[in-house]
Amino acid sequence: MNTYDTVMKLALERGFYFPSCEIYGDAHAGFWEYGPTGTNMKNKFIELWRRELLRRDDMIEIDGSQIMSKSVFIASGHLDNFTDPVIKCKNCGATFRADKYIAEKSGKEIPELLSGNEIDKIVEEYNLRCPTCKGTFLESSRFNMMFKVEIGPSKEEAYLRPETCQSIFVDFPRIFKTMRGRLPLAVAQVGKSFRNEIAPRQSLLRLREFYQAEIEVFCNPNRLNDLSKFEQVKDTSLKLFIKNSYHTICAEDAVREGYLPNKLVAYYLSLLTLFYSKTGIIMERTRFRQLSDEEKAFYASTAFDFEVETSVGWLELVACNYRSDYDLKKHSMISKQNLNVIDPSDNAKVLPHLFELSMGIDRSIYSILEHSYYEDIEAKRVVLRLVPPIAPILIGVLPLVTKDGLREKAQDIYSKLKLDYSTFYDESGSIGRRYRRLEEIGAPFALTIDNQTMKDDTVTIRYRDTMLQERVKVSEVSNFLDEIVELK
RNA sequence: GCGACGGUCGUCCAGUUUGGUCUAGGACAUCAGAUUGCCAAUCUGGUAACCCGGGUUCAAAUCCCGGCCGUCGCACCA
Repeated sequence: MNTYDTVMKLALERGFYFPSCEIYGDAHAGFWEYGPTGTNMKNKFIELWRRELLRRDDMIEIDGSQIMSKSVFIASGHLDNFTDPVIKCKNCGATFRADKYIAEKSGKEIPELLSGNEIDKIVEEYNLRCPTCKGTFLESSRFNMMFKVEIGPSKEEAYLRPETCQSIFVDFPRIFKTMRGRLPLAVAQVGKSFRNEIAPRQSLLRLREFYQAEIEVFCNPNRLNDLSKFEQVKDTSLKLFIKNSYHTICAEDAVREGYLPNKLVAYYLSLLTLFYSKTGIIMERTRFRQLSDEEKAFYASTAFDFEVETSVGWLELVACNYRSDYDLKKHSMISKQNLNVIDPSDNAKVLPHLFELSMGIDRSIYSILEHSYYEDIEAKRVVLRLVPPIAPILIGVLPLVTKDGLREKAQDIYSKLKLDYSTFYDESGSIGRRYRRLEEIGAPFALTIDNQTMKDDTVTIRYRDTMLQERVKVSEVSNFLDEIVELK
């Protein structure tokens, strides 16, 4: 069994994630639920993201609508660029990208945006047939990757957002004013996005409904190297993968050598590196890959993907795009609003440019699980070596036995700890079995109440990875956890 | 979306070829009790599944059709 299947199995068995609507036969692919364990872990991942990125960098966070009006996506370009013209064979049902297929067969240069009529005309003119069965094609249609929704009784057209960042863009003028913003200003959002993938696959890796954590940095394009806080991260080691070769280089040198375009980009790639190194991702198995012109999104001028190596190949976790003024310019044009702001440092009016860190949370969760998975052959155990801030359960509270008052003592300790920490109480089965269960969901610590506890009010704390134990006073447990976990 | 293969307790597997003692069996996990008391011990008992919908048949887990899901390949991946 490969690692992907192993992690999948563990996820199903231990409540990390599982298919949505699974008791019904008409459940669709590409929709997954986080179970209790996975939800805890996801929440903690997001909390760490807030701590290491938002709070560290004084970013501000918003929470926007998932349904947005049609105009937003006219402006964003998604209605045009997100729609593929398709032709379907009348006979065998095979479907093709119309523009690509026509270009290939007719040898004609096909303009990007052909109307359905024009496509049908060309199909007829060249007498194009299905390559597999020689059948004729039905009238062309358009497949849009956005989910359309109808608003109110008049069924006004609107869409589920295909990326969370659009609300950051359209909210920008109000946010900038009310929060007394100054460039560069980073605005973040975490939430669901929706894409009607043709073939969703591999559980959390390619979903139709998924979590993004996006950061949009509004900046003055003339001052991308004027960033005093860059000093704090200039020594961060970045692993860049550019045109098929690796460059492991500190942030400062990466800018000096021209691998990265400016300090602002280098700064945020550094923050991202520092964040992921605290999630338990094995950083040696990550890289920033520069995208070629063909791969870049339609809005990006410079693009790096933060990728992580897993058993299913290199996975894109974060898209780091320099979107220039593409978004604000289009939104300004379509909405007829003035989105310029004044940069007090040179008193000039500027339409901010954008640099974004668009993070896939679900893929990150999967990658962390896979990088944390460990089979201890010698001790015959499966361990998720999750770092404490990410672990769904931080500590298990286990009475060694349930008699002689140990159960009551354990429950007393549990009832106090559970208010401040993700705590799990378990008295069923042998102590060894309970340790194993906790290890499988990545709990870093187990606290055991034994007979000595009744005499001197100490408990043992067992370390998941080493299986070593240490005696701690009950009154010191909170301090112990705070210190080791660095939550506070 | 196309093609190939597949879908049985939480998990893994037996049963499907050749329809009928299958009222669906086992292992692990889980729950309850007993016992032990620091690393998946033992014993007893329990819960728990034929993906969904049609059809053929006296009889369907088994055969047929459709759907859904999964894996792989192609295409797609803003």
